[in-house]
Amino acid sequence: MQPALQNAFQELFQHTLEHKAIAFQPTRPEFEGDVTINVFPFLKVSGKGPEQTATAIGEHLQANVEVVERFNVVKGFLNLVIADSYWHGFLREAAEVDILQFASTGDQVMVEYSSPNTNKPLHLGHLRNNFLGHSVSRILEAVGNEVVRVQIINDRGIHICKSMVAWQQFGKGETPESSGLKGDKLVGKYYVAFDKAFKAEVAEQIAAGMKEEEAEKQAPIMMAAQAMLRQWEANDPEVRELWAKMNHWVYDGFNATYARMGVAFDKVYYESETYVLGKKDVTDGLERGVFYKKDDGSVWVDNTPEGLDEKVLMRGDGTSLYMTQDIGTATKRFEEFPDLKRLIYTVGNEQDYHFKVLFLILKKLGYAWADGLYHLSYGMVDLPTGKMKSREGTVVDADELMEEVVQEARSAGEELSKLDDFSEEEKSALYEQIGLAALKYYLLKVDPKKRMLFDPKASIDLQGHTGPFIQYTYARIRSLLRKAELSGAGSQLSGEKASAAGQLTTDNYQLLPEERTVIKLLHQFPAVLHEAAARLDPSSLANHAYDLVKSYNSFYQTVPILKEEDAGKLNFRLVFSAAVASAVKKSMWCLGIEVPEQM
RNA sequence: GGACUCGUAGCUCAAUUGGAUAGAGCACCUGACUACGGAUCAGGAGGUUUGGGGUUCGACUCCCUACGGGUCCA
Repeated sequence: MQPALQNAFQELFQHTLEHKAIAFQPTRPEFEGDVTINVFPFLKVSGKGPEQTATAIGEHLQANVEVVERFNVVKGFLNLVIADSYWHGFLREAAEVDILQFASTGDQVMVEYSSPNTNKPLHLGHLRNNFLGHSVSRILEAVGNEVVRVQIINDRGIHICKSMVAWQQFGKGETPESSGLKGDKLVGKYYVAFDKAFKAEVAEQIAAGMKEEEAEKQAPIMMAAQAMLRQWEANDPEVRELWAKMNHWVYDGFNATYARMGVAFDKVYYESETYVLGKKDVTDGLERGVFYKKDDGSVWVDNTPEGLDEKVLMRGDGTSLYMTQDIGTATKRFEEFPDLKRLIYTVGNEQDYHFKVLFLILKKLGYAWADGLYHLSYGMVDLPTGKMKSREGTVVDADELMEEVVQEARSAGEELSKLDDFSEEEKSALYEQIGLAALKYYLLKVDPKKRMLFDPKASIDLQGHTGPFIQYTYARIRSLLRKAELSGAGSQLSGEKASAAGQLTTDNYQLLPEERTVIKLLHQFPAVLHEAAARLDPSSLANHAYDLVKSYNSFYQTVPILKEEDAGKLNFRLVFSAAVASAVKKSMWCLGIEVPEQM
């Protein structure tokens, strides 16, 4: 089609049309046609008015391109009608291959996501992060990349020392086993306990006449935490042992949460191992004059030529900062994975500036791979009451939220009671699938870059623009196909593929408008997936899947399938339905959402 | 003080990245042969795209400005 259009321009206007100048768009439903070309941009080339230009191109295409059946012109818009035979060919292909799986690019890509601190359990913000990172990984795989999933856990520093001190002072040896609490919840509990004790101490000192700032500095429990951090850095065996023990409680807790979320990692980095990295890069950069030293011995980079600020990379006493360790971690990763084409950081947009600076520094250090770095920046999740604030106790816990959505799916499912032939285990597994689909879809359907509002009621909704709505359509198609095989209506289906999809038995079937709408959306799917991969944006895929099932449901409601008596039509609709089902399944896979055979 | 970012129906989000009369869901109203699975479908109502200016054949989209949210760097 593109070359044909280029030919048309050559012959009609003696003009070589550039590839990127070509923009096909789907025809709006209120006009006749499948594909539309907007000719306004070409008026200078044609030297004619919009209607004449569009008509000339239309006539040329109709005469020279077989699948262009006819056309119409509305203002500057050329609407082309594509022949049924083209759609048959597409459907035939879709029945045979997975239209959402592409040949390997040979590229290896690393995706970092999650990356929590170990002093608190995972919350709603982590859910958006994890679902996003996981989905982007899947999308990149679907378009042919090899993906390495990693996270870096912030396991050291003052925050975990606070939990440790509080546990020593108030814990009485409590463990996850003794209390029945999840490890991450237990450690989080002592982090809160620390804060409470600290505030009490400060308040006491203020009451005794001390200034607030002074009181905070001298609070005994704070000093204990700082002392513990120094001991940790000095490798004190007892402190290290306690640290390792409590962190492992946390990891057990995190792993349970990840398992329910359905995410996983190929490699885990720990800051306790990476925080010393990066100093060599900084000293190298200093020697090469990329960085400079101030009188107090601190090392800086000057990014003012690039419109940014000056930034400290190492303190005067030689201790490093976040930036230093991020430089080191990046270089380490490219050493470990020398074939890596890209490294994608899934991190909230409050760190936009940090990553801008980090990438610039790595480029200044001369690393060729620095061009493959990307900050997948996403907006924060707000609550109806405003921002999540741990101090005000408004943080939505990830485990509790997942439990809630699954319970909601259960009560809705039991009310409908369509699952009489399910065992209790099967039901539980299904409610798990449905609840998580609701939650994941809710968080993924929004453009990741944008900040979003989390409405608890809407997130557990099972109707409308939701994950379960899509699952329902899938389950209904699968049910239809099972029934077709049982009744013998699908007897023309044979072979392995046939059980799921079947083969088209006819090529001269005239498409109904409802079918045409669906098949066009199906046809767009591969392009949408590539777009999603290029932009690292699952939301476009999520929205398109919704459009597809919505149009399919409309078809389903108005056009008979199993009741159809004409064998050719019946066959077409079954094959067609199967193709929709498998595309939906794959796109949901790309979002990390499972689809049930029955619900 | 400097930088970045967002503002679309009552609410939550879309809009093929500058293209046709700005579309969905929720909520609200009205309908659908007892239905191949109604967790569905068809329809109604709801908009000066925060205000103002500009760029052009064309602006929710780009530029300037005001107002209002949010974030970051010291």
